[in-house]
Amino acid sequence: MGNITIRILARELQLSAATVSKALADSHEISTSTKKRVLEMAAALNYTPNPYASSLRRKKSKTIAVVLPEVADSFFSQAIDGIEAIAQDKGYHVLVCLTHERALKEQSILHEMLGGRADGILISVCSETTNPAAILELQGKGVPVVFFDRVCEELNMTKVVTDDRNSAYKATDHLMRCGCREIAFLTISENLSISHERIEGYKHALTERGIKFKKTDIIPCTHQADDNVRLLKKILSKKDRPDGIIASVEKLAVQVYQACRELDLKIPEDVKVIGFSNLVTASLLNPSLTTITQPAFEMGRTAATLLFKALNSKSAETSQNVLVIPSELQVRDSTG
Amino acid sequence: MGNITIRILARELQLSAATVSKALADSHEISTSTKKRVLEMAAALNYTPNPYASSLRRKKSKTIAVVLPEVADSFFSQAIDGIEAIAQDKGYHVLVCLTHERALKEQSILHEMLGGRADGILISVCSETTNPAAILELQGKGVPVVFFDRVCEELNMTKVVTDDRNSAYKATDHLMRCGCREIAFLTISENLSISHERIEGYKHALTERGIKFKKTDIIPCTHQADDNVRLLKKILSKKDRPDGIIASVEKLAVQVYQACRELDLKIPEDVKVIGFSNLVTASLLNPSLTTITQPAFEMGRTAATLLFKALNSKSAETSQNVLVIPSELQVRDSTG
DNA sequence: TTTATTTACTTAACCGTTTTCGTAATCATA
DNA sequence: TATGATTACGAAAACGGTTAAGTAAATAAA
Repeated sequence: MGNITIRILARELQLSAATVSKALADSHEISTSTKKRVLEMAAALNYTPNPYASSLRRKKSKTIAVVLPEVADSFFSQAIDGIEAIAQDKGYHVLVCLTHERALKEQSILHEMLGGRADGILISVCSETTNPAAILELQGKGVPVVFFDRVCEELNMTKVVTDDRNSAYKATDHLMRCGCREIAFLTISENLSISHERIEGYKHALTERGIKFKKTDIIPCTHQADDNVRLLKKILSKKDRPDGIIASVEKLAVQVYQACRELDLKIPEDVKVIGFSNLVTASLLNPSLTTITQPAFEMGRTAATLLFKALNSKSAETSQNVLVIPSELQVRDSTG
Repeated sequence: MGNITIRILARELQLSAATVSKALADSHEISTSTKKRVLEMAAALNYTPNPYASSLRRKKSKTIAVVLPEVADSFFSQAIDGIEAIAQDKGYHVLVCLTHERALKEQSILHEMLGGRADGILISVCSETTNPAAILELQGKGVPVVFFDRVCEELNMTKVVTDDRNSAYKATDHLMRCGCREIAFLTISENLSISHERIEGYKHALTERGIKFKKTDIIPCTHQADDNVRLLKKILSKKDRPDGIIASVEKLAVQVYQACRELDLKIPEDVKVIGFSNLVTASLLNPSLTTITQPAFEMGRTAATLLFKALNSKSAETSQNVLVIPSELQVRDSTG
């Protein structure tokens, strides 16, 4: 059975499609009595407008795309919840596009977006180097793009971030106050904005206390959990092993715990650990994990709000807006 | 600047739009030399087809919708990763629609889908009673629907579930082997398929050992974490408090830990805990949490695969397929 | 050589909504 | 009463890609 279209609805009502369309849009051109008739018939026939016909004609899709590495991560999943809350409120749909940390995949997703599939883009870039060309082109075509968390530093565009540098500073400072002198910094990528910022904060805290920064204390990790655990075990087995560890992303903190467990190292006695993390279980871990907790939900909400602001102002709004929402240091037992 | 369309591309190449369209689709009607010219020009002009024009004409959107309660939950986020992996492989997009456990929201999302926004639907129903009418109507209009995890029991449609009943049986049996005699079962909703199944398994294990099932041992919880913690503290403060707890969803297990911590109750000495959970941190909790671990990623993959199978077979495929992927009992310290 | 077939395109209709531009009819104004 | 506004609707042209049907030229078959 063919779906019921606006014309079928119109024929049933002895009206033109134009009138029905306007009635459904509550146009002032249509009499209240006709509007009522139309609404009733639409409900009776269970009419649902074809969104693609509408999108084609109006040149807007009522859809935003969220481009990010993965969803199975507390930060990202909470951010999506925040984004979706705003989008739903505005009557928009959310297309979730995962890059799996692959630059190539990110490229192709962004390129596709040129076709107008989404009216606006929220993006947290992948850990392989992101080519800004596609993003600039989108912006050029009038598709607003808002970054959240992992941004393109070289682009002057709207961004929602947390105070990464200061947070890392606070984390490092906290570890030093707890007596650490050899602090390893775990990272998943050297060319990620959040890595740069966090490493800067880390360096700053070190030098401020007269400890000189050693490049070898920055430990580049992978996206393979078992590889990381192996690497961490190797590092933690050396006799000049670190007495403090900063995990710059959630998964790495978990992997430090696993490595310590396998080596029978005691946290915080043997090594103190702090993680950038939004784990709801942080306080329930053994030992409870000291965290830099990011305002994930709020960052999602804010990024979405800024995107809708850009969508509503005609111009492709290159308003250089960097919004910083602070993270929180939550001291727990893993830093003794 | 207007976007470049297939007609602009055609004009540039001195061809008709039809030829360009066919060339891009690698049609046999077009000579290889022309195809090459078209591809080159398309790349040069950075042409991206308008997906909505295509969807309108072809009556398919290359999009699937995932309808679920939330994403900030290990099970759901891992399932989405599985779904997305398959969808990306098939060149499909994933629309994530959150019901926030509200039946009304679920209804309106499903109703919208009648317009053809998605070619197929994957759904894990919300904890308020789901009205199957909308789902049946979708199926009736030829939009395949596949359930995963939380299904509509009364509908004979394709479903991907885990062995909920047997898992709950194993969990209960395990607690009893550990000496528990008063086992509380925490649930978020009485009218959810997974609740029914899990409660059945729980009952079965009890009666098998000659312990009679008490309705008061089924504890209905809410979606408000603080309410639940308060309730749990009340229950755990009674002198005839349970000596074993089964948390039928992930969040509840975390809340049991919180309540015990606030009451200074020792797990597993004072109360043993087992949770249906996909937390990566389960083994790192204090104490490590015994879990029924669901194959979330695999369930997502499987559900998506079945959906695509239905999409490819013309008929609206009401193949009554119930696929059961077993969960795993992982014994850890919380059941001592 | 004539006819049939294949090749490589083009024309035009179509998908379902929206929107511009009319146009009758009604009402108010001078 | 003639003129201008207003109200309530309709006709038709978009939007951009796809596809059925058609066609001229080249090739094959009779």
